[in-house]
Amino acid sequence: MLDRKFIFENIDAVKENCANRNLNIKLDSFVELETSRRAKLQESEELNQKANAASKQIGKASDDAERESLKEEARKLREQKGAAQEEHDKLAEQVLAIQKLVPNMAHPDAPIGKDDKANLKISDGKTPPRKFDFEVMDHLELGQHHDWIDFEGGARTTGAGFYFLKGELVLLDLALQQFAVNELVARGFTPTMTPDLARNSVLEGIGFNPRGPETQIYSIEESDISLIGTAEITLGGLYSGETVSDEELPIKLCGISHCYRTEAGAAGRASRGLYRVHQFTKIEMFAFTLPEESDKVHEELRQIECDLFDAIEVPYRVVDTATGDLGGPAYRKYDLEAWMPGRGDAGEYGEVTSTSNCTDYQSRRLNIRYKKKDVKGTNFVHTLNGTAFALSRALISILENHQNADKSVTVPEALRPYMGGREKIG
RNA sequence: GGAGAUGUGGCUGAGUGGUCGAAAGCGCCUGAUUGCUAAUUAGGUGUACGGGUCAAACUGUACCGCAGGUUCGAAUCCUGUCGUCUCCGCCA
Repeated sequence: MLDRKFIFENIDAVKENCANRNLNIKLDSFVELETSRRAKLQESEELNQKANAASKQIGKASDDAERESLKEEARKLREQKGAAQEEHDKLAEQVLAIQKLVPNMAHPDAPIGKDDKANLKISDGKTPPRKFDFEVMDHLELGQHHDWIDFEGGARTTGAGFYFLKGELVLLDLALQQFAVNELVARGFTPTMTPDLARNSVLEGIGFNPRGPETQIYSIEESDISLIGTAEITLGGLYSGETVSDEELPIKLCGISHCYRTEAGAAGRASRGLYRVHQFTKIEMFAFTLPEESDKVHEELRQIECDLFDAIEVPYRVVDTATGDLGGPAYRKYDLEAWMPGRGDAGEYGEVTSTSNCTDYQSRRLNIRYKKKDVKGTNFVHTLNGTAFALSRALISILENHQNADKSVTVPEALRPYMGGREKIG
């Protein structure tokens, strides 16, 4: 969330940002409520001060009569303080409710527009889309042909939208994971396997809402934990409440986890096969940085995503996400959209990765700070996340782009060392 | 899952309901001193949110895992919760 004081002092900029993001939030009442809250806080603190002073006298009182009268005075002051405090807390609650709704400010260079149509393409990958001299299959047809993907079995055992991965496709999946992890370790990331469940408070800190009709989150009954939708949740939670030294920054983690999403309300979206599923594996990048370094690290994450998809020879484009299409916590977001020749009528781009700079929006809620040596006080770190590979979609991009006329699939060279040197599957 | 113990500042570790934001030691910072690679010594050393100031000084409130409660007053008493440790059980 944004800083209360920042919103208060920059109300016009915040309003403009909400408008750019196509959000309607009642910010006028925020200013009123916050003004009264501050007044009440001061009132309550002053009364408390008087009460504290009176209480201190009681211990020093010389006789019982004096003690009793002091007690009475202190009791009255506490009562008044309690009343003021209660009013303050009510106001604070209302302020916080609005504060939580306010999205992060957007990067000044982020394209302004109300939805994804305003996203700005900024570059293409190294691999150009291929010209096929045979009729392409989509990943699901290929997968079913080779008995690599079994949605029927998934539905039978678990439910619609679940699947089994089998045979050589599993080997390809594992190769992708190992390749990505090795690349990230070489770039200074700490490989981190996280829990697949997290406390609801952590989900909320990252910006997910675990309950409610529109939630994307599976929650565990009679508990306050939920299945994670991304390792971003657990990796951010890992440092919640911590104050790190500036010398430790940047902290770069490579998360390996399963991701669970209900995909409520997603019916009807272009989502055949593995594109939109309830469970998938993801190799995730996460970074904690100094505020002045987050833009730089964001570019680095974007470059890594490009390098990975260049390495597996998949055509893609990079888009700078428009303000209206940014998630609440994101200050700026880049998506990689891979060319999926089997998608739609004649191939379509589909999102395969996403990297966001969330500045201090998440760290404020999670209370993750850094301290500079020899400087008084602490500040909030910046958090960033980016997908290395969401395995389900990475597999789609490989199957569809590297398919051959005989229905086999060529293994990208970069992955062969992780597949015993094998050049083809199927 | 059962039984018990425990949670204090960067660390170790005291703390009878009032004088405790908290002893002491270690660490760290600053100064002094001794010529020897360190010792001795004096002082300082938390965070957040306010007020104040050009900036400081100064000052208010809160914080002893977290959340409540009792009380004029809570690190100290009570309840809940989370974490840690030990023993038993079970188990990959």
